[in-house]
Amino acid sequence: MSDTTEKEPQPRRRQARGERRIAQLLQAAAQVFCTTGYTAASTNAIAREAGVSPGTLYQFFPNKEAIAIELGDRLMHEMREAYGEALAPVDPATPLEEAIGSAVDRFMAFNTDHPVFFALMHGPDIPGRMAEAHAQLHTTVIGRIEALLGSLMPDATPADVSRTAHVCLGVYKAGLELVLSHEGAERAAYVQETKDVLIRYLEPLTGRRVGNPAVD
Amino acid sequence: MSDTTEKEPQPRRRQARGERRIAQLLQAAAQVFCTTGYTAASTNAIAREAGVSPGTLYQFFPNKEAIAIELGDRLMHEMREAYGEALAPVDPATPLEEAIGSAVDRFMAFNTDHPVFFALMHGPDIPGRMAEAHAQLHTTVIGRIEALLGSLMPDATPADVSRTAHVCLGVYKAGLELVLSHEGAERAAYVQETKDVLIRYLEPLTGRRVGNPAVD
Amino acid sequence: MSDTTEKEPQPRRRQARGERRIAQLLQAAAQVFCTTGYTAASTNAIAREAGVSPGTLYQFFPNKEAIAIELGDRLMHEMREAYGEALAPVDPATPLEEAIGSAVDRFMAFNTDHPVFFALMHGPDIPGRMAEAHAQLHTTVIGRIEALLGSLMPDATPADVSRTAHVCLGVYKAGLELVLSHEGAERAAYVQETKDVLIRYLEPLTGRRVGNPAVD
Amino acid sequence: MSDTTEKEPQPRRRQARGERRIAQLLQAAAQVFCTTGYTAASTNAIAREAGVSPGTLYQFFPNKEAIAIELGDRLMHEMREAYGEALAPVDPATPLEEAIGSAVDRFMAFNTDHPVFFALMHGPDIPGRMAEAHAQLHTTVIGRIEALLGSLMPDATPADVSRTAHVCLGVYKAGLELVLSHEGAERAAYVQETKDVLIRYLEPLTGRRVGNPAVD
DNA sequence: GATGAATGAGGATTCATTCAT
DNA sequence: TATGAATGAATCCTCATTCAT
Repeated sequence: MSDTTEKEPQPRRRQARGERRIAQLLQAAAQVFCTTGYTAASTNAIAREAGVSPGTLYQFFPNKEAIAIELGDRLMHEMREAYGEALAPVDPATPLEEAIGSAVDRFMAFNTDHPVFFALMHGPDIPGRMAEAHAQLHTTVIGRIEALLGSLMPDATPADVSRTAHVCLGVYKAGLELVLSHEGAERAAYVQETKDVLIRYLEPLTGRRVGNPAVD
Repeated sequence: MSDTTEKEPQPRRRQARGERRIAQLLQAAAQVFCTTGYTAASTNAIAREAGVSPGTLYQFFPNKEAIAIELGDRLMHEMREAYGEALAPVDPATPLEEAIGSAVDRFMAFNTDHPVFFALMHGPDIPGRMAEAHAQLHTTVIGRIEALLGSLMPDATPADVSRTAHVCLGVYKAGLELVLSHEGAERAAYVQETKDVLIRYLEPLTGRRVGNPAVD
Repeated sequence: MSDTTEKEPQPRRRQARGERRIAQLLQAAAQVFCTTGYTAASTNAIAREAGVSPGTLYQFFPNKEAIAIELGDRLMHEMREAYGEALAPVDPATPLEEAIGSAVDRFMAFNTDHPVFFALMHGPDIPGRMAEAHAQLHTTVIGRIEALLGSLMPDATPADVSRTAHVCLGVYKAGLELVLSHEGAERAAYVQETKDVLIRYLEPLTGRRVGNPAVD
Repeated sequence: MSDTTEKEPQPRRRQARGERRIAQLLQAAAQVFCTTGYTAASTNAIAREAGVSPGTLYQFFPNKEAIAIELGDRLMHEMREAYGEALAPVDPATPLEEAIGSAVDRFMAFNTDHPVFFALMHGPDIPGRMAEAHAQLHTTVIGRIEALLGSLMPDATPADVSRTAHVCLGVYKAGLELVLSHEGAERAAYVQETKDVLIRYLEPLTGRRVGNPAVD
């Protein structure tokens, strides 16, 4: 269902090229961010990677941060499209193990396919000082996790839910870093470890027992 | 927060002066790394912070990375001196909860007192591409954790132990980031969460139950 | 005895070279400002003209404006040193013609020797929007003229004196522009015209008549 | 004039539209020149201000300078249309005071209504090096003033007349700058001062006396 | 050993101008 | 014509590093 050939005679023919350039630039930026990190990435390097002149880059983005923001936005969008359900509140009937396992699998798959995501989450190298792009991504993701947890921790205060969400995200990012830096069986093993950490962490919080209909 | 009134009345050996300079520079570097992050830190800024000229800095360190390496080394050394026992193999009789709790407390205390440590662990912003300083620190720390875990997982393969160590470090770093970015009660809460994550993660691996001599 | 901080009045040996460089850079800046105007002058061009690298320029000046400011300051200083009397309140006994004639001669001489002065007065091309350097110069000069006029217009309000000062400066600058763009006899003629304009303008304001002790 | 259905190889329609575009662009250019000055004005900014694309601008003007030239031309034209008489040789019977007063009033009014004029006269920031547009404007204006003065200084040499014209223009520009940078009563006061300067300057040159049916 | 000067490549960004559609 | 994309040199400025004193 691509829009390459037939009918689109209407509003902007000009922007077709522009759209393409933007995509191209974002892809190049992703590449460069992954390779050198956000802080060290230079706009000239991005332009070079995209095979265009610096001026062209600035025709579409006012600065480096804007590139990261747009990249993050698109990533979030794509994620939502592809794995929307993974972010939806979980059916309480679903065993925790399964819920987490599938969520981690999905996110890991996405992050493995889009390693920039990690580079952006990682942030601009300044601990505690998150810039726009990063902050935006972070806020969105945390929100999603909070929503998820909300259905698992019905009795917890919002502050607790938020804290738990932050811990989960932190654990996930830590796991992701390990996953991304390994391959094959070892990578799979790290995926499993990440799941285990999360499952065991959340299990008591939810008042459920894995594989046990137990109560407290 | 630099030199206020420093008057050494005694004649020092040249080494002594050099040592003082180095300490001065490292302290300045720590400050700057924390403030701006490693990537964005400039050697000129470090020299300025130390109150010396750029030339002087390069008299003691061949480049920026060397500063980070030396800083990491000293940090490790200091850590070992101060909390050596926390890194020593644990008495199997110690309950896991207690062992982890005390280790996390010690490390968190150290990292809170020396925020550079985190900045260095965080690495030069290049995911997957750890530079010297980082790699060295990392290797040392991982080694320590492996040693620790070794006594807790006597039946595991080295690969498993190593993997578990990496996961623990990752979890710890994630927790540390959260701890450092909060204060007061919230910070304490995050410390506790970090412990919980680790405890619950390691508990089944060790074949023990917290406070329970029971077995699976 | 080593060189621990002794606050003896010789804090700079190093700065000898630096001082020279600064003078060199200011001279180059003067040259470039004259040639291309302040707005169009580039710091790289100034550095090139001075025969140094851009970095060197920025070791001494934080930006282009600072160069202009320092240049203006030095110019004012030099002017005061060389022609201080021309700026001092005039002996009321001095005939207006003579007072103005000598003041214009002195200033014209100075401005002819230091054409940058004009370029700086001319300002950054944006009417009404004077930047630091310009504003500073302007304020100082206006102040001088007001002082001069004060003794010639004892009965005028400060607002009138200020207005008259602005007009005089404007006339002088206009004359200077013409003087600088001509040479030889024509230049001399323009100097004379400038004097004439000012004399005739100020004459009735002072309640005196040139060469006439006569009527009102 | 704005018809559509026509099959001429050279329809006037084009011209009409082109004229409108040009006017649009010139107006935008005027706005931008006034706001940022000629040197700092960017063609992209002009195009944006005019609501067209950069390419369109270059369809009508080969470069930035050409815009300024055309703007100057139109301004001169408009001026001539509106205040033609002010530029015409003066009836020798007219008292100088009145002649100058009315001329200054007219020009000031025009310049106040069209502040670009000043921005253009001010020139491209390069003292002594007037670019095309500026030079053209300047030459035209000087010519007018020479014509004016011709009738007032019948006995002077052309060189003298030219010199006087330049001085008058300089004085006028200086006055204009002051006028434009003030408002209300103060502005009016500066207008009067400008007149006074010119009147007193020209009075003896013309061999007439203000308010006097003078003698030659 | 210490200093401050010097370097020059590189970074982000802008802009007059041209080109393809 | 009009458009918006494209260019690339030029702008200001920074920084790791080296040099002369």
